[in-house]
Amino acid sequence: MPRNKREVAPDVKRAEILAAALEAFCCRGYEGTSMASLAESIGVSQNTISWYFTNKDRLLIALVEAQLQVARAEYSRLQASSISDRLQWILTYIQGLGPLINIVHGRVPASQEVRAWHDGLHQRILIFFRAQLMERGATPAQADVFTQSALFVFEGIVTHPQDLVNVEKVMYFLASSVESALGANGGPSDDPGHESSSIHLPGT
Amino acid sequence: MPRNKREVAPDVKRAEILAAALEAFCCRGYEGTSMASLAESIGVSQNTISWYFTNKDRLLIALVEAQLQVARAEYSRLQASSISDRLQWILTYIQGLGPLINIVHGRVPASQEVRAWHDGLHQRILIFFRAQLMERGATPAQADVFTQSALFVFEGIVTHPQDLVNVEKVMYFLASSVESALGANGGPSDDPGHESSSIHLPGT
DNA sequence: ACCTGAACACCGTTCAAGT
DNA sequence: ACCTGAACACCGTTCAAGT
Repeated sequence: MPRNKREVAPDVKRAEILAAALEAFCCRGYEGTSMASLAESIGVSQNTISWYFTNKDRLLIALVEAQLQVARAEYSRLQASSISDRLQWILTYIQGLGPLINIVHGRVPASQEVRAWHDGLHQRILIFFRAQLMERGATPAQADVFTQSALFVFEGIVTHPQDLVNVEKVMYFLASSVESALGANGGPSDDPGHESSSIHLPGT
Repeated sequence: MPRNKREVAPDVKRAEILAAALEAFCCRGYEGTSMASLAESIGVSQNTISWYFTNKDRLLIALVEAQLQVARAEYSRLQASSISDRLQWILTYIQGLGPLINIVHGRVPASQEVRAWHDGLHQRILIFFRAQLMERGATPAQADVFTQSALFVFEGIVTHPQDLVNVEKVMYFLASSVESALGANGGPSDDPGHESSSIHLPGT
């Protein structure tokens, strides 16, 4: 009886590995779960995981990517919501993904593969937010500062889950600052050179 | 000729190890520097480091603690400066320590020893900032939100050094928000029993 | 108390071989 | 293409022994 014959479809096994890795990484951490124990928990050889994901860091990236795909689908349904509602959704969502994001951050200094992926994602989120804010009437300068501030705060939320009591206040502070600033604009400016933003900054 | 006789005073050797570890951790990262290579670079046995610092994580903690001591001495000379000047100092200082702080964050998920130390430090900084802000006339509620916001932003700065172009803007946004809010207070409140703060902090 | 050299258990990755 | 079992080089920590 050939033991190394495939009994399930490759993508099913791939999903199995991802599910087991998600569970393990979140419960026991990245360094806390060895490839050997992970393989054993699924019932495959250690090298099978290597075959599907090449190495541990790529397994991590694939894992987070899969989670992000689910999140994107959900977020796209909030197109019509207010900025604070969207911030609220992102807040809850980020908290759910917090442990995973933390693991990614933990690998950024050690693995340039993870770092490259993380930086790319970060950049994409930044551009996306910026575009959303400008659609809603923010000046370019406002959009820069607000997206950056929001991202920094999100980082803080993720890395310091113990401070969750303060999160709502900080978020409210941020959201109301942004919304009042946007309200004061009177409408989207079509004079990009004008310094109507209350924040005076060097040009981008 | 006895090779394991101590030639230099213990605290000198301790400092030697710390200096070599600082250099190595910053250049090659935490996981990138093995205890073996670190020991070799100093010219001692691998176990000598273990004897002084017990394990790698405690070595890291001792390292950061030493750097913090230097920073504290410098900061204490800024008592009379404005809030934005102090934020500016902290900004520059944090950027210098950035790589080290990143390493600490990277170890937080894996090592509960590092996590406990980090959380303690974080709490102390929070309480310290809060007190400083209230001395300058912030209400308890304001102090809570502002210190938390500032800490989140600092986290963001440290974890995303690639966004340094935007840092000054975000800092200015933060500092001016805080200062204008403080200016609007008219004076410090002397009613500590009032429940304007929803955060109950244990004393130091 | 301070330090060495050797051993230990473990890790992620790779290799040769099977189907 | 998919998968195994064994080997590989490395890691941080520990142990017995020296001074």
